[in-house]
Amino acid sequence: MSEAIPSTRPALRHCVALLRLHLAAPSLAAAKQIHARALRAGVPTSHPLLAKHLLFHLAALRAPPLRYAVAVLSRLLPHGPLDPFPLNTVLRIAAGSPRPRVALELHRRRLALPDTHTYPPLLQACARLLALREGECLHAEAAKNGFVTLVFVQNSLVHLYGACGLFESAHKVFDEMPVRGRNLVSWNSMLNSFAANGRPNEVLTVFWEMLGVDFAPDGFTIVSVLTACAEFGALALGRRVHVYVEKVGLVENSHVSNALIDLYAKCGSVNDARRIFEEMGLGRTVVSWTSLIVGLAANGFGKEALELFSLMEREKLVPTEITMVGVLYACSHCGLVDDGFRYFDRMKEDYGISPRIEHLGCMVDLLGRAGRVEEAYDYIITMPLEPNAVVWRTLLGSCAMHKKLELGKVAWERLVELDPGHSGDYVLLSNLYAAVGMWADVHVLRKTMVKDRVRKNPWA
DNA sequence: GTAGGGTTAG
Repeated sequence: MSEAIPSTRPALRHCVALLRLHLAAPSLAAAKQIHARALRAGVPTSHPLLAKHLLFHLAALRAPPLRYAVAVLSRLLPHGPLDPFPLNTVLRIAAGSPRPRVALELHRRRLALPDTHTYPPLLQACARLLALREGECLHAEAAKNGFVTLVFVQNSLVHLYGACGLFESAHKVFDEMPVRGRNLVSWNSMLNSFAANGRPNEVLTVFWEMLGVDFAPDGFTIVSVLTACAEFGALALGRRVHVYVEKVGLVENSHVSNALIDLYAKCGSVNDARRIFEEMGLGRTVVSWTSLIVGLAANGFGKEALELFSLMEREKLVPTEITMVGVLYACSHCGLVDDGFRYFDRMKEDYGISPRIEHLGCMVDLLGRAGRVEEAYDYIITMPLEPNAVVWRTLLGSCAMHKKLELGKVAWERLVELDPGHSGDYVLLSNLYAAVGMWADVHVLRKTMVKDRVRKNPWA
């Protein structure tokens, strides 16, 4: 009597085999086609084996379709308790998607019991959202469920805390891992947490520790170490790392090359930065161009930075908002006020980049540096974003440069409200007083600074 | 079946 209904089993097996076969070169079109074929053969999407392999295939795509994945998952829900595997796969897809919060929302519905693969994608979602509170709750929950001793969970935690700026919490997780339980990703996540939060000392300490327990660095390691060297201005150490990079063949790694461009540019070795850029050839990315543009502008080669930008446009590369910061920065350091405004307009018109506070800060610098300090002030009070301390500091700098006492006092008042006790601001204001010959005020200011510093830190 | 990277105004 089973003759009347053809068995769907061979079709299911065939489709699963096809999905697995295409994993070598996954494609959305192939997945949809195989899915449709299964449906035609009478295998429903809710079949757990089909759904599992379909989701796994979707997760392997470069940009997995989140809605499709959630739709497949929802077909499984009416059929009894959900297996953790398909849910974890969708969590992973959601975590890496433009909407990481979907992962947290799915988790909140408690559709399946968590297992060893549940927390890494959830923690990744928190890291991308900078959702520290939710990440801490998941940390506690993973601990309660007994998953916090897993290296994958621990590495995700180190990354999460580092991404949220809590490098000390990251280090606490790392420190409590058994030394033998750490792998290369653990070390790299720890190094990156320190590097990304401006702790070059700690990066180098952990790096030596890592070499001491015989872990060979890879590209990720090198990027963090080079970032630390750049921040330190540790050119000699950076060069040694560069030699290592060439020795072990990491020169092909664009992230490493970009970190080298940045290192050399920050250390003033513009020719080395240029050479790395040249050697990258077709491996150059927008970040490589941007790093060199910013590096050239910062070292007084504004004209060349702008030429490089033109070349970049001719190569049809799309600048990012950071590229445009570099371009505007180059204009202000060369006194090219009109060009700066033209680039500012083109940024919106040609590339759809709406100005961020950094761009507006460049415009203030552009006007102020050129001596048009009153215009710079008008720009600040009418610009579409709330001026921050850096903007007022920029204005104070141009006031000192061009002896504008009244506006300088205005900027100083804003700075006292927004960022009190910033020692560099005392220097700028006292430069201004000195420039206009108000030596008595220079001395008063010096005493105030010492008093403020003592109040801020009684041990200093 | 799981985790990690580079460029930003003073």
